[in-house]
Amino acid sequence: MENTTEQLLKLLASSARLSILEELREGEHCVCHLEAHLGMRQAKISQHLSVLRQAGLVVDRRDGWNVYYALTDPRLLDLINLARNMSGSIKTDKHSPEVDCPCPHCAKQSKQGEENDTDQNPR
Amino acid sequence: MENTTEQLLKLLASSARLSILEELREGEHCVCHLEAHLGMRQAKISQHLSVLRQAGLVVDRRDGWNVYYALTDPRLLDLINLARNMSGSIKTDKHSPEVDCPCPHCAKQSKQGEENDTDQNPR
DNA sequence: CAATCATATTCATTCTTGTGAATATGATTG
DNA sequence: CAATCATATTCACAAGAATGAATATGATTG
Repeated sequence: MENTTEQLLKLLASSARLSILEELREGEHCVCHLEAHLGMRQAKISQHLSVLRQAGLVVDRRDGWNVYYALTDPRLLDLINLARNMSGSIKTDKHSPEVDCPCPHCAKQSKQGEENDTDQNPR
Repeated sequence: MENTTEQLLKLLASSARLSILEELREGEHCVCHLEAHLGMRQAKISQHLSVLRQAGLVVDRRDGWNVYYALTDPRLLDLINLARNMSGSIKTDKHSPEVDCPCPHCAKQSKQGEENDTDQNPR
């Protein structure tokens, strides 16, 4: 008790959660989007989102079938950026390989028709 | 591999290490100083310093009996401050209760003669 | 309401980390 | 060189976190 700073940093000290949070940089995304773009299993993503949600770092919004997640505090990105800079590797962008996500939000953007391989990190 | 940002955040995600790093805010301190001021056991402090040293976050300098540690990158404090602010509890100062440390550096400062209770967190 | 979809939860297991206890090291002093 | 001091290391263990597998939930469609 008392040291919430430790808790916050613990939440960020995970490459899985870092990538999720950074994927939400530009705005909300559904779980299937994260699944497709980050190449992580659905359960894994959902578990991490659950943790982040309970900590109040993200909020969820249901829209039909999809649940969209968004950052609650933009300073999170400042924190992450600072950490990235300090750790020497300023990979500001990276991520987001050529995959597409079936959700309505993304449908318009990625229409170059690649095959849909959901599970990039199997077994 | 590759995600050094995660490593950096993992290093910071520890209340013990956070307090050590923040104690070094104003400049170098010896292990016995940290021991006295943070109320942590010597071995524990040394173990954490070892980790921080290997990661390059602190440097050590031997001077006679004492080994003095200092931060290598002041941005660490920015990062920690940002995290502290975000986590709601802006305890900028706190720490440093009325204890004194026998090392030459501190000898001059704390001379109000309190009893020297080194082990505040026994057993 | 049955089927289907996106997402969430539970469980079990493995991996990692923090810590105390004990002991080692290496500099310093007489 | 023996004693003493500050600090470091090793070991063992307990507690926690991450993950896959399986399954549950709850909205949607026909």
